[in-house]
Amino acid sequence: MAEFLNGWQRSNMCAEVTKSDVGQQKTLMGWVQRSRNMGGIIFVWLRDRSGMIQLVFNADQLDAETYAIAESLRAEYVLAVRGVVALRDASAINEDMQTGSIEIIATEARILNVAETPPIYIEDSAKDNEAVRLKYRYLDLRKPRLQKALLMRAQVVSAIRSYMDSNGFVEIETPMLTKNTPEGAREFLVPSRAHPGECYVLPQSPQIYKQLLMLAGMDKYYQVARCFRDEDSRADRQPEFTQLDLEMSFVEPQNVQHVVEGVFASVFKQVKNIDIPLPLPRMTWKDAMETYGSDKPDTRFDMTIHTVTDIVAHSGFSLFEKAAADGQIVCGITAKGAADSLSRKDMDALSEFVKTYHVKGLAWAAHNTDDTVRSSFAKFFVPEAMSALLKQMDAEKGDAIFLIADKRLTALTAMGQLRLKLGEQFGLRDRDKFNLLWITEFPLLEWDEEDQRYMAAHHPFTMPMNEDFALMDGHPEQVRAKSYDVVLNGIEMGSGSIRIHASDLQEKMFSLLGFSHDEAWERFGFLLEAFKYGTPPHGGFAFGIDRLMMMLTGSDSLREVIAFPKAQNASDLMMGTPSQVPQKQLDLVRVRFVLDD
RNA sequence: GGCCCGGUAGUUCAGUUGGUUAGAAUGCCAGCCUGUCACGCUGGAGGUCGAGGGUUCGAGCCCCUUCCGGGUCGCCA
Repeated sequence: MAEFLNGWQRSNMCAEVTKSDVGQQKTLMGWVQRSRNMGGIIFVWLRDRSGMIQLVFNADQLDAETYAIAESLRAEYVLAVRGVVALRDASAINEDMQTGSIEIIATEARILNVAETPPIYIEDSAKDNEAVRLKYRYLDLRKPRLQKALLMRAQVVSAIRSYMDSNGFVEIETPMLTKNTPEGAREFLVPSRAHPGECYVLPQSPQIYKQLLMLAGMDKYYQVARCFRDEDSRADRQPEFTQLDLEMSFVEPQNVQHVVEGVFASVFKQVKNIDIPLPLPRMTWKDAMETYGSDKPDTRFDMTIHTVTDIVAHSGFSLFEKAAADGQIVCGITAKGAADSLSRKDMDALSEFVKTYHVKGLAWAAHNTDDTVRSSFAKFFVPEAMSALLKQMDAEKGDAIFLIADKRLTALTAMGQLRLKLGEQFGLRDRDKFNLLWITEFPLLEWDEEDQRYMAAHHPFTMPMNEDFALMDGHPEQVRAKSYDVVLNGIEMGSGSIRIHASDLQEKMFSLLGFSHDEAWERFGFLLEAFKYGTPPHGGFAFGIDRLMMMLTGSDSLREVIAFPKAQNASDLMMGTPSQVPQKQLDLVRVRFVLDD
């Protein structure tokens, strides 16, 4: 049934045909979006990457054979058509169609291939199940929305490359077959045939290589790098993803930040024609946590967090008083004008919601516009404490307030999540607004309860802030790092830092993380040794291109901006990966699986 | 590893307290229709109710196990 081109040459993409082509002969090729047979005249929408155009097959003007071809067309048939561009009658113009004022009066047609009825609709508005979409990804990708996303992605990567190239950066590829790195994410393993019993790992980032490139004198490096992490997925996390990775020599944080800002501004200008005001705002990690309850604050709306521990310490409410006495905090937010619209049921739901984040509960009060007050805790409060609280939280008639008492970061984090949820609920998260900012001065280390040791908050190559050097021995948890994240609308776009370039300091860092001198040398001897041969001060950054695309396209999931994404459990539903491999292949790499049951 | 939501026609979904032959829309197939644009009209086909087990006279519905998809907590330097 399938035909060959036999000399037909496509003259245009479908949506490239315009009014100025009226009267011209065209040869178009594409897929049948839909056909409407009126009994004597048949309208067909032909679709390709550029868009759609209407074809007209008129029984009166065509030989029987050609008309029969038109009658036999079904959705997703691959069609080649020759015809003349014609203006539509004023009454027949389709305003919703880019090519809606013209059409192709078909003279010849050839079915290049037939298609079975597709299991999903090739329409942006289709609400197909994710599993069906992923299984038939090649059909899903025919949807204009996904095609646009991939085209925009190519544009973004192109804008990034051109910015980096013109600013003296050199694109260098680093290996995919590499070595495991300390801390960090679980890695995908690649058993070696030539080295039985040994594995490569796929990189979770080119971190060490790019630092070695600085050591090698490459000065400014970048790479559009594929990275792999064997961790559970989320809507904004895939097991493999792409980042812009960059590193620079002889720099302080502001030098790196300047470049990163330039890249973002260039991308937004070229792709969305949006001017991002530079420099981007800076916020310290401490401020972000205290004000927004997050190290990636969504600054598109206020509803900021108030710490009210002192005010409620003697409020009469024993739960708050006890928290204050135990060194915990009480913090809250005020939802302006939200009192009337939040029912008791809503409050209970919000209370359940915050418990997800490991706080015990949510105290709330709603001052309705009719002056009645509903509250989960007001009855325990002495009146003066209540008015002081409302004043501190800038709460007035019509507002609802929410309070959480718990350990400092736990309470702030839960409150931050509640803030986002309320922001979503009240439509404060404007999709057309792009708020980029820097978060700086992250803690260098975090105490890990489970392992009873310090973990690197960023990674173990991060330079401490000069003024905190002295704290490294006595109070490592108070040391701030020369690290910085870019945050966009509440999503972490990327992070970077100035790196440790001195061998002895790197060793000290490893020892703080609990590696013995011997362990550190055994695993990273090559790096510690390399640092001895004249390492320049250096630093860099990496940001996720997939997440940036998610924001640029206004998508809720990475699956909308990656051509062939994985499902939540990291499988590929189309190809059926991961999958078993023949025993012969396993034998070659000397691998045997030991499965439970 | 935990929690939440979901799985019924090709697709998206409804399905009451457990009760006759499991419905709708859309898609598909056939016929009619010469300006449609979500074309319309008439007719038709289409179901392992994710899978397995159990309770019951009787299960799409209740119970157990399990698989799959989504969201999320942990995790993700």
